[in-house]
Amino acid sequence: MKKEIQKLICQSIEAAKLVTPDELSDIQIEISRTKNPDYGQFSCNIALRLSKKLGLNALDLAHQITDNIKNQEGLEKVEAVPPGFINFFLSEDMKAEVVKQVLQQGAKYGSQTTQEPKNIILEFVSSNPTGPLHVGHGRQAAYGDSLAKLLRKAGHQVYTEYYVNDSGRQMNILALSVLIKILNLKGASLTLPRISYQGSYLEQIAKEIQNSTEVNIDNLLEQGGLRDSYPSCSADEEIDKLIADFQHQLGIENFDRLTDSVSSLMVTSIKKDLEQFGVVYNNWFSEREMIKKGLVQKSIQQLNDNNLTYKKGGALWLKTTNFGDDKDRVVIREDGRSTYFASDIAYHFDKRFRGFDLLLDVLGSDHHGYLARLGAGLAAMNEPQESLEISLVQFVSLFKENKKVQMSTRSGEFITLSELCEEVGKDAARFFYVSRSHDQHLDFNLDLAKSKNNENPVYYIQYAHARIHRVLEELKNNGLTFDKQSGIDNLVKLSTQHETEIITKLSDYPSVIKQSAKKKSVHSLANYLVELAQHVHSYYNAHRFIVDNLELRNARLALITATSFVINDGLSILGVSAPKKM
RNA sequence: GCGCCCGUAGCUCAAUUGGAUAGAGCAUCAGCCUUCUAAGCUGAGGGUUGGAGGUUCGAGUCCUCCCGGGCGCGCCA
Repeated sequence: MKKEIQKLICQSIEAAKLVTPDELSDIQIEISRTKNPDYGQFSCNIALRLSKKLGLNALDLAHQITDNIKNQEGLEKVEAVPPGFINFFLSEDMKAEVVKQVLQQGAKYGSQTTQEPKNIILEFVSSNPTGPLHVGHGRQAAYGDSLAKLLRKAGHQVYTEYYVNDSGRQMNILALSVLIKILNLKGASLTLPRISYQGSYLEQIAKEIQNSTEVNIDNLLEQGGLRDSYPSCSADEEIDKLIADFQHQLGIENFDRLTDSVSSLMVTSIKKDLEQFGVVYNNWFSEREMIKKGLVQKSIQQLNDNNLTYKKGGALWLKTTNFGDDKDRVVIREDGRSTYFASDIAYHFDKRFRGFDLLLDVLGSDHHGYLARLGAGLAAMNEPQESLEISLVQFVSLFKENKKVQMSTRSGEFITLSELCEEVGKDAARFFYVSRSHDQHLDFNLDLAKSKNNENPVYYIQYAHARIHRVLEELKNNGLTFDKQSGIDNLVKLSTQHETEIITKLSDYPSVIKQSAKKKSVHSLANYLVELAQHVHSYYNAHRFIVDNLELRNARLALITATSFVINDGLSILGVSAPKKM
């Protein structure tokens, strides 16, 4: 419809000879939906935009344009109003057309076919497997998964991936923490070092691993002489010394096998939590395997070959400042180990190598410095910097009894995602997470979400869906059937204010998909669904659907059936179920 | 100090990227179940959009400066 109106305006401007054809093709004619029905359904601000350029009064200009718009099928009237808007009023049969479309297209209604479908790889959560996911990760999971679905609906190809950071010092610290717990289970009295991981999950892993035949721990106890601290060292030095001790005493291969086991148990558990949350990835990408394949080395070689590295202070630096970064970055440390950043370059280069044209990363807001750095890294690998896009998700603050809950992975004091799922349910949690703009801080009120009350908007939407299905059920119980064709044929009979509003709302769905995909703002869809549900409830209270008049009945049933399709589709993008009964 | 994000009703947040009268939910108040689910509906009150300038037909949205908050600024991950 928008396109047709655009065309009308275009033709009219041409007919009035206001501008030359060349100028006309440069002008972007924006058609927008109106908020207020007094202004019709669509409006155009072209007269306001052109008035200065043409030196004409905007309202006069608007009149000139409308004068040249002939009676057009589907339009009831076209109006020019101060200060210069042009408003379009759709005719009744045109309005009802959308209901027919929804019924015919079903789940495909609202799907976009973009002119340039992108082949996108979407990376999200990618939390280090050093502990269970907590409520902060939950937001990224909910946002990322919904974003993937939304972008697909908008016509893109989306491949989702979790980058498993299963290499490096953090994993060794985790292995050490678990090892100490295992030794505790076997009777040794060792305590966790100052900066090791904490939390009950360590004991669970310890229990699962303690009898593993792959890692022989018993002779460690027989050896004796185990120590768990270096009081005179800093906490950082201490833990590195302890890791070195145990690597020596256990044998490096044994220690690595332990790390492997711990890591894979952690990943399995994270995967399970996410599945429970309705989030399933196309792929899990292991950093360790990437390193084993030599991809990091290869990337560094490439950077060297491009003459973009230099040695300083024993380390190898990458000239990221050549590509807009604040400062150069280290890729190989003085001690010869490659940095996290080096892995990231290799990983993102690999994404390009696999053929994706847009690398979309969902990261916590504390990573905002990464765009410049990673983009520079890609550029240094001869890849376009613009192929990387980062969506930052702001923090979640958890509130319990009106007090902010402090959380820290290290101290082991956090509420996990799976605990949240158990307590408030997947649907409520997922909806709550995406109902706010991702670049806005989110206050998650646990008590509110926990208490099974009706304050959660997700119930409001689900209830609207369930009510519609209850009506259809009732129809059957009364021995009646819904005649879809008759409904479509009689859509013109839907002329109450409630019906007009709900129809208009349904017609917004495709552009909501398009816009929120473009802006990557999943919350717009969530808001839309609340508004749609609002209309359903008002309609439900104001009118009966199962009425004696057969034609009106079918028309109304057609409308609510179409509405339930859209609610169902929208909720599925958000990863929320649409129950038929509540 | 430098960089990024943000400040909207008592609280939590929207606002079709510059559009017309700034909207929802919760909370408060007043109504609505003999009829398809009251997890619902109808109505009321509640605002100098942190502040001050500027840009233009038009600003919550853009530019500058203040005030206030969050997060970054490692050979950590």
